Amino acid sequence: MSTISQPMTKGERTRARILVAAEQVFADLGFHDASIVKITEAAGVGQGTFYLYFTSKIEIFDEVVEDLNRRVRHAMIAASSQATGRIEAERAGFRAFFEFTAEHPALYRIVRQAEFVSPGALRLHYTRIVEGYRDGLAKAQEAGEVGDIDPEVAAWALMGIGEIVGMRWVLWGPDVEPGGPTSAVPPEVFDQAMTFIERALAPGGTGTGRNEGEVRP
Amino acid sequence: MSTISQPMTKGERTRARILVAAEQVFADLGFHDASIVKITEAAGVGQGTFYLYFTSKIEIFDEVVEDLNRRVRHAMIAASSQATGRIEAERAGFRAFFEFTAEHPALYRIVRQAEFVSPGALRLHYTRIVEGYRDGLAKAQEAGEVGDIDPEVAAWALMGIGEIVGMRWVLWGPDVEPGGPTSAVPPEVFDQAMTFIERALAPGGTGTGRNEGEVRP
Amino acid sequence: MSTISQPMTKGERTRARILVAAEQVFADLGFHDASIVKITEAAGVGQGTFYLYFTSKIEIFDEVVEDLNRRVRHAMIAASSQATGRIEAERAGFRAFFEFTAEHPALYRIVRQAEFVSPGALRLHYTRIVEGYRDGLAKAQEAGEVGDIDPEVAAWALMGIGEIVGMRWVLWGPDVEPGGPTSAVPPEVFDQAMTFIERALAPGGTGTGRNEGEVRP
Amino acid sequence: MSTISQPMTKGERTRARILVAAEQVFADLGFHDASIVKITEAAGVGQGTFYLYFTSKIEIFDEVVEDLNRRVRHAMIAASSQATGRIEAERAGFRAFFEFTAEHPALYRIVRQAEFVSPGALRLHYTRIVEGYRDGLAKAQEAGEVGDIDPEVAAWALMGIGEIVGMRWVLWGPDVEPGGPTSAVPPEVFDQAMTFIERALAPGGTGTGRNEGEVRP
DNA sequence: AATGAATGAGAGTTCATTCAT
DNA sequence: TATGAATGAACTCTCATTCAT
Repeated sequence: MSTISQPMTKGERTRARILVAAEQVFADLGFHDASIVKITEAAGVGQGTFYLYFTSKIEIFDEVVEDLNRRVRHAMIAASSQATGRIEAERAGFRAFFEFTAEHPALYRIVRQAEFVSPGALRLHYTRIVEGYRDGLAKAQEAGEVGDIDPEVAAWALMGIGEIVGMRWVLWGPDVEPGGPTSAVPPEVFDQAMTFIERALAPGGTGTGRNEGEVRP
Repeated sequence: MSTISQPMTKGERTRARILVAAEQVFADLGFHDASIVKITEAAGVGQGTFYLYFTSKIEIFDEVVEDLNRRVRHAMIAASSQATGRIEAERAGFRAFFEFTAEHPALYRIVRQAEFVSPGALRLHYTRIVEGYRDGLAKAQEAGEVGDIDPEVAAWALMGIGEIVGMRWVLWGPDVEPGGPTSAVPPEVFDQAMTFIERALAPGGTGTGRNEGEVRP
Repeated sequence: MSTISQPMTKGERTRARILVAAEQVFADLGFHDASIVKITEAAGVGQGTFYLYFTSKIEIFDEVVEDLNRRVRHAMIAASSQATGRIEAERAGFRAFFEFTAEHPALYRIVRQAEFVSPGALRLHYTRIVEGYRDGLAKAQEAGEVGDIDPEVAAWALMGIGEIVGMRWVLWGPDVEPGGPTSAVPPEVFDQAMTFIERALAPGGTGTGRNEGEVRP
Repeated sequence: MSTISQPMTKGERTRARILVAAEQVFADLGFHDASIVKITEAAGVGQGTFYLYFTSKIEIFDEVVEDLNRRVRHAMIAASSQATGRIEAERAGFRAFFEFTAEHPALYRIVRQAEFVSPGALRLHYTRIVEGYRDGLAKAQEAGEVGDIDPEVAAWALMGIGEIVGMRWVLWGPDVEPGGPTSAVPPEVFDQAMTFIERALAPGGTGTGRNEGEVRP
């Protein structure tokens, strides 16, 4: 699990600086208003230097998306693996997701742009996270901890909940004021969202769930 | 309930043609790659004509978003109101949502762009739909048909599920191939998603769900 | 001298309204920022109506210039002809010039634009006024009231003085503040300008004037 | 007095080329008909290059006006300072003014546009030249070489004479034919104009001039 | 490895003019 | 006589990308 980090060469450091600057500029301005000039200025390098390390604006965008994706999954896995019990792991992973996005609002803002900029990057991003959910759910299901539901669909549902709640509470803040400051998901919202999810996944239901709720004397 | 539609004047017809063309072009190309030239060509009018009816590219974008929002909510309400029983109404509304987006993939593609293009339009879109969910859930809760959960959070969860499932199955099609043709949500996916939702909302659980899951004697 | 004015037809009234509106809009906005739409709106007529009476934007500009020129010359002649004595007539004419431009700052603003818009109109404007000066000076010279100087050159000098003093004090106001309100030429400035002119024109000098001033023991 | 001129960098040369081209194009076509495309074509550079050195069309216009103003004042001061005697200096300065405008008809054509394009530049241009006249007149007055007249008003009168005579004879040529070739002010016209001015400024008259003129016993 | 001057296609927008009504 | 919807050429300005240094 541990990676031995070699000392970076000068070139690698320059490249890394550009990548970090790009994430920031993309997050602040969006893909289209982020210009190469702004990115290179933020990175403190010359314009031409950009093309020494990246072949195009789209390429660096893809790389930023990939980098964010890697980091959010890492955070989720790390949080999950420290928890005891599957449900706890699930909660921890979800919380890590929100925390990550609260610290890196770029995630939402960048990802949502990707639809037209780089559909492939967008799909890869979602698919990778969903695969994590799906595999976890499938395992939990085998252990009887999750009810009878298609793990794929359930995993996408989780993804959707995570994304929209993040957008609503992290990006928009407590009030739906445009340009409001980003903040964390309030604890009571997090709890309610988890309740929603846990009820949906709770074992015991084998039918549609529609009638079940009512038949529980 | 029926509205008498006056015959359109020539100007109104031109305006409508531009609006329809814009929806199509925005959906195909995204906001930034959609140019006024492309929109007016698609509408079969001159460039200058555009500015007779809209003051800017962003204005027509807002109007397209608003128009789609009005139509999707109309479709959902219409479907809901024909159903018997609250749960049926809920299912019907959700199905209408997917059907609408299958026929108007523009909805997703356009709305997701709005984050940077017109944040106000984006929020209005989500908020309006969520308000519909929330009010319906609150009413159902009073009637004892929905469990003890914050209707606001639950409504956003529904919105997230609807959006991501729509994106995944309507826009991407059965396979996650970029550029694949849009299609409807497969029935089994729809059923699974509804099961997920209905379990989450089912009455009977008054706790967090967390403890319930653990109470497996 | 008196013209019997026929009652205007409806068309003539419309035309006149457009002309008045054009003078105002040209004066406020300049030739290029004055659009046909703005002129017709100010006149309270439709866009197309404009082309019923004028063939182009330049044509109406020429007509506005010609109209102003006619009116300023009329005012100058009227003032001159009421004065007793040539010098008094000259002063009265000059004063009328400043008064007209104080009331119609459009004169300056429009005329100075004409250089590129309609050189012919510009030359006609200056030439007509200068001819008036020149003929008056020539007559006064014959009467021994004006010194030995070429009336043509002197007339142009008068024109230049009138224009620049008008620009400086009428358009810019007492202080050289951009956008200051137009005002009349202050009496002391008018007196000084007239003194300048009257000394220049005073009879008695037959040489260059250069030495004369000094040789007057 | 001599300035060591550093060799220009490549960028400075490009900028200078654009500035020269702009002066020419503005002079030929006027501000509004001068497009960035025409300017950059005349300069032999790409369109985008323009915006590397100037932020807008109006900015380069201001710079052209300022540049011309600096050069004409320089020419006038240089000519004046080589003359012996105040009156000679005055004549030399005026002659330099006409010579400059004969060689750079752009001066008139550009300056007269500025009223609507850049009022600030226009005022600066006139004010700077007038200040030179005024200070010279005030000094000459103290030395008893100029009569009792407000130097400010007299300076503006000189400015007006210089401008209109320049326009009439330099821009329009000997005949008042539109589009005629520019030429120098004919010597006899120059002499007459100087006579006019020198009489106006000659010492000896302390009254208004009005009474003097009348005192012809 | 690094630079930044240079490019030109393409963007959104304006407006004098026409013409069917 | 009067209208105003429609046009499209032309405008100013931006920016991803190249390349000589």
